[in-house]
Amino acid sequence: VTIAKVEPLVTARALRGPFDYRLPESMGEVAVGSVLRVPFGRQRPLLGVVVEMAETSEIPAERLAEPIEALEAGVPPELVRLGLWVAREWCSTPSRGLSLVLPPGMGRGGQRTKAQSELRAELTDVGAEAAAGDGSVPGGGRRLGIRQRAALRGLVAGSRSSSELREETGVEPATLRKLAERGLVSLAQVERRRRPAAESAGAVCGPVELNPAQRDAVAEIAAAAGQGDLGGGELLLHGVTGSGKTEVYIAAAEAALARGRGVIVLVPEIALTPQTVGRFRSRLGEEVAVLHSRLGVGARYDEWRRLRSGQARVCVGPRSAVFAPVRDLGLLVIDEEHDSSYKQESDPRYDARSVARHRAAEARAALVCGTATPRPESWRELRHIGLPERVDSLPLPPVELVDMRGRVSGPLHPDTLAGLGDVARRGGKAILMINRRGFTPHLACRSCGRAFECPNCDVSLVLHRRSGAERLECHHCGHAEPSPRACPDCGSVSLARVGAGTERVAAEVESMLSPMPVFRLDSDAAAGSGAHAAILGRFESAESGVLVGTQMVAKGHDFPEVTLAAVVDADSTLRFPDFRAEERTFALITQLAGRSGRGANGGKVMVQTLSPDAPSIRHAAEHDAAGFLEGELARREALRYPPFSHLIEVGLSAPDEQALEFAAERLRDAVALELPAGTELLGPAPQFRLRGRYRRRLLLKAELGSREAVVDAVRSAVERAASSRELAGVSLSVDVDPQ
DNA sequence: AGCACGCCGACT
DNA sequence: GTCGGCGTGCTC
Repeated sequence: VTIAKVEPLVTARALRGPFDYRLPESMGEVAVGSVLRVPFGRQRPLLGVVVEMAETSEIPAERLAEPIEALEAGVPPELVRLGLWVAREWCSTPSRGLSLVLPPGMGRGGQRTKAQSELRAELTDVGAEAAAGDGSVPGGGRRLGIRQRAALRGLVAGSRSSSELREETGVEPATLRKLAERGLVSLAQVERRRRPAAESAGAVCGPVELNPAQRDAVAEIAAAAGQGDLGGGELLLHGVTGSGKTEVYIAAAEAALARGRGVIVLVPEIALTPQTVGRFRSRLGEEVAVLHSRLGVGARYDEWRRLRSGQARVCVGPRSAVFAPVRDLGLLVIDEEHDSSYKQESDPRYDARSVARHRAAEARAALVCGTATPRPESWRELRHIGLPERVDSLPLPPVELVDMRGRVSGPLHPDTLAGLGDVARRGGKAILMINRRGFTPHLACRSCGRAFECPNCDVSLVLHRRSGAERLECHHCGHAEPSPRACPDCGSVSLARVGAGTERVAAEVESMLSPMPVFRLDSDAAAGSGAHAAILGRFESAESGVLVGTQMVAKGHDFPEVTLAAVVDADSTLRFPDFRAEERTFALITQLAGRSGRGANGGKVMVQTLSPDAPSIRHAAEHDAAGFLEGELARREALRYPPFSHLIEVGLSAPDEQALEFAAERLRDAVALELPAGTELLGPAPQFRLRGRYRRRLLLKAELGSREAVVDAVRSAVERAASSRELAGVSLSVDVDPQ
């Protein structure tokens, strides 16, 4: 085999690979998945991934170039296939798909992370004897010097790296080499592992006795995993909050490891779920590798290599961990499968849940999707197993709907205030969720009605109070300006602060319940590493208090003293113009409800809403996921929405509106040419301007059987448009089954 | 995407 | 006469 077919790592859509390279004998082992530095045209050399090996090439031999070098780490062949599959499935480019499966720290041009090695020393048998002695050397020779003796003593407790030994005893590597010459220590150049910082403390826990429902679930998963030739099994683990899903995952992971197979556990953003990670770590130990963006590149690279080499066989991480190089995958868990963070919102707009299904099927691994609030898609397509009760056998808290119709002032209803007052009087804790950051979402002039908008995006600026000063901020592009004292149009100083966000609710609650402490948790307050955990920690250790925040407050923690959880504005998600609004509202209320009443004092939930009859709110109040899902599926079927159809969205954006409009219409026409019958094509519809870029969207609604044909039509239209220069300056991305 | 080649207007 | 505008084509 002398030809490597290489996909160069470039962002361009117009580039049509793969490209053939001749492998010189001197190059060493190159195989599918190898990462090569290759000359490419007149540009400076690029990195590329070998996607195929061949004996011959269509290109005449004299035109073939040779790679410059092969990098230290390559990708397993099945991940090359997975990356290319993602690229096709979401109409991206091979290069962008392959980037997903590369070792961390390998960008396009050059920067690449490498393994680090260190000198490790260990006592030999003779050395151990010498260390115990008085300075003479068994078998004769010169007496040991003072530094040599210090070195031997430092190694009595076990092997040390040369830098550790220098720190502990002040001994230099030269001394070690001398000792090695004399046969008293053995030296080896070993790969040094950069370790991820220890995950949240307090998560350490021993093995737990499973209840019967959990044991059944583990058995079902094992049976699914045993289906081998049937392609592994796919299961939905529907467990109410607190029902012990994590213990089921851990037991299933142990079973997979016992069969000699690897495990991937996907979790929503790591920052929000440190406990889950900590529990896997403390129970499965060194077998667990953690991959996430908060890790330094060095540590991430080393964790990746531990998986690649088989030293670690379990990977816990966010959506990108679905591409982890776990060997012989036997179990793939998606925790909180309803969570929106599984969807990537930039170019290969992949859905880690779909990728997981594909990967599990290819690897003949069992797939387990766990959640308290299944998505309608999963409910319909996967076999369910249930964990209907909390491990502590406490009932789910009652949910009280607070009708906000007819109310005009203030974000909090008197009933909610009374509930908070109760908590304050009894010295308990409460959680308030308001799905909006900032003080107020709008600022408007009372005399002329002027609104304050972002100069780069078509959105209203949000009023913030940062350390006393008021500022207007854009939540999309980061634009910020001081809050005006007067209207720049009419000069009026009467500016209305419209609506309420976390800052305002926190301020009101604080003044109302003083001296009860109020903690605010949103992405502003939680900015910076560890700040999120620090806020939760303060709330936890406080005698009593109120936690006010965005949806973050509904996730990944467990405070037994909380007796009231309230949703300030359930309609804010419900009114969202999207067919998933009901599903999201149901999930949010249910998740929040899971935070209340986890202790001996019981608890309740209050939901402020203008639409107490909406199915999502009604069913959430009754803790009735099955009822909600049946109704929601019926509605989706009637409207021909997923999972009874497929949506494909093509987004275009450009700084120049004319060029964008032209490109969008040409693309629409090109797509329309090849569509199967029964496909609806809508748009191009304008969307709000973002970061100075105008945007258009095409939407396709495909019948269930014609998804592939429609994706093919879109892909070929996009590829043709990209290779002609019609799309210059216009960037586009395709979203299949958007969330 | 880069990067160079190539063919036309305004400068020393 | 040359410097440089960006249209066009190519990358194994």
